[in-house]
Amino acid sequence: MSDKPPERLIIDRFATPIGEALLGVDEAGYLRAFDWSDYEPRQLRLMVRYNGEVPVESGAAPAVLREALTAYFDGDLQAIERIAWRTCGTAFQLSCWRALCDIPVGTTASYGEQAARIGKPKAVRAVGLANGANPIGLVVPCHRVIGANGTLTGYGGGLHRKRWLLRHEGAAFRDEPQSGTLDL
Amino acid sequence: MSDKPPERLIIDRFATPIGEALLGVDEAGYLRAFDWSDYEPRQLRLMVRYNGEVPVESGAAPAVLREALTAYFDGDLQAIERIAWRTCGTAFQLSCWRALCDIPVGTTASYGEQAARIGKPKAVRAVGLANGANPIGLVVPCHRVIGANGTLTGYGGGLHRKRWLLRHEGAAFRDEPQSGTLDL
DNA sequence: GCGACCGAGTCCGAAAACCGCGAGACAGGC
DNA sequence: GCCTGTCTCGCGGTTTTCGGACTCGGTCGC
Repeated sequence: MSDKPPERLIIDRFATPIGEALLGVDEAGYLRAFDWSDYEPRQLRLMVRYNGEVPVESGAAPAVLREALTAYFDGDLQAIERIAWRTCGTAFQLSCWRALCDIPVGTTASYGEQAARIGKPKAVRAVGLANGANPIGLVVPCHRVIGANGTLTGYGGGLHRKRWLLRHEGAAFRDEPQSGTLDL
Repeated sequence: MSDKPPERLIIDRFATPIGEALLGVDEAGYLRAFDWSDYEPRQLRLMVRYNGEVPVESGAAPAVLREALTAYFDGDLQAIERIAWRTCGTAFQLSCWRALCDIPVGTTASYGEQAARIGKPKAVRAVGLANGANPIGLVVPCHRVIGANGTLTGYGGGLHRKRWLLRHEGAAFRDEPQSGTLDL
């Protein structure tokens, strides 16, 4: 855990083309949590894990944050890179998450590439685990990591969102005929 | 042993959603014993231990006492706090039992917290022992003490009753999948 | 009284289980 | 052959589970 947990958290909600998102913002205006609201229980768990038992209240996120998100969904893909985020995590997790932010918009990386990038070429599954534990979805773009064979593999927010985001960013990937079953 | 034992005891029976209870009341109307009647032999032992070899006769408990119990089981959770009780015990036991009454309805405490509260932070197991010797179950709420990890650990009246009571009071605890075996 | 023994516990370290993977081996279908 | 899908195993950080050790009053026997 580097970085101290915040004193309190403000929760805001934000509508996107792929469902409502929950934003967690600290008193300094840093984004501390981002998740899709159909996974609210999980996000609450993660928030507790990474921010401690801080008081949580609902309120409005900073305008600059909401504007950046709006811009991103409107097609200004770089916009989310301007969002200031901060979180706690193990050294390994933080290195994974930082590496995620180095994947340029419109491109993808494999779990193996990401592992190599943080200097642990064989820690592939561990990378997948850390990505799944990413508390700041979208802004820390774990959706840009796909399998070595180009398939989507997994995404905590549901594969349909991963697919949508990558298409929105214009990235190439192998689009399996999505089976009729729901992906959760 | 503080508090003098009574001259004689009246035994009454009281039906609850989780089985019949035995009430022991002294000549002044104080509740001296509360236990579940499937543990009648134990309660008789405890009554002798804490009240001496007093004459015991069956009879009716004061209406106000029965009403308070009825109210509690009907959802007026504070009702049992109005019940006047009294018992003998070692100084350590009495301090334990008094501490129990400080745990608010709807919440729990761990054995360690209870031990700290009576000024002997390391006497955890002794606290468990004293709680188990509590002659006035329910009213002296030993069911509100659970393990440090949130599990129920033990209860003289059977874990299923502890579980029921805590749920009835709306308290949070870790509900293990209760094994198929009976808990005694 | 004194001492051995016993818990309705708790902490801590070790071990195992868990995974949002990837590479290699194999079996089919063309 | 070549390309695919399936299976098996090794990988490493994290989380959970498990068991042992430690504790400290009360109880019981002397």
